[in-house]
Amino acid sequence: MIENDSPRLDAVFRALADPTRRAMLRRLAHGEHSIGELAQPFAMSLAGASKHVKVLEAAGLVRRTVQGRTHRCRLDGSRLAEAYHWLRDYEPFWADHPDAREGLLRADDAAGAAGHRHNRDRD
Amino acid sequence: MIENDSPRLDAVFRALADPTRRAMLRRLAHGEHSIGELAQPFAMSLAGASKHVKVLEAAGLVRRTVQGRTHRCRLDGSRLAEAYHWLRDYEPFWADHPDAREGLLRADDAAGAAGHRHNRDRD
DNA sequence: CCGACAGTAAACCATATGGTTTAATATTTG
DNA sequence: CAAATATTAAACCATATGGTTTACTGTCGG
Repeated sequence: MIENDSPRLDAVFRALADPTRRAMLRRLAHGEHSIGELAQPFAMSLAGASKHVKVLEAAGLVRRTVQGRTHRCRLDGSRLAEAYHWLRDYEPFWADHPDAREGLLRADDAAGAAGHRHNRDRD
Repeated sequence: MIENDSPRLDAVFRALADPTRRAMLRRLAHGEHSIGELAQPFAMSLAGASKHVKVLEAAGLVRRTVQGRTHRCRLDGSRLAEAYHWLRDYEPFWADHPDAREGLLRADDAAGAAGHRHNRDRD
């Protein structure tokens, strides 16, 4: 159950709010990469890139294993899933179903109202 | 086609990275609200809440119509959809399909490789 | 017209963020 | 061992962020 007031969501969305970090994630979707490899495409010092990776890691989006002097980073999708699921509850607000808004996201007000479509757990 | 290097995505994710703003969005999912109504649940000055709404508005998540002295805010889902679609490309990284990672998000490297499942437009 | 009300603007403050440069720490290699 | 490599740490800087308080603007009700 994803709380709306969740430091985890804070960290994930904050981490995603930077184009450099999104590009790094995208790169990591192709496979593991070292810090230097991640830094290479950007006009940025290695230290700067290292800080970006640390933000991604702190948000739980990237995990790192140290192999000798290089750090291999890989994407961890679970936190992305939480963000995705949080957003999914708003789907009626962009989908073709203008009436589907009706009563959506009300699972918490009327907590007992089971059987609702879309009554997922997150918030 | 959602670019990875997109100021819009920056603004949306940044706007979502705050629990107060997420709670406001949630509230707006139940219907339109004035600034004062949005501010009320929080231990925060009206001016503070007003600034949060402005951030949401700047990100395109909220639209406002002035009615006399009150401002009625309503949720606009289209920008949320962009964030959602951006995240969706990473679905293989949290879904049960550990092998579905293979070749995913490669639509751009091999631009001509059509027929790929999951070869959506965003980036 | 006058006061209450809804909201913004502006100035201010503390802290966070994104970036740099210059060390410092490990590790690999000659 | 010494030099090169990969990365972090630390100090620093400019700007952004989240919040306040104190005006100020505009509208509604008498």
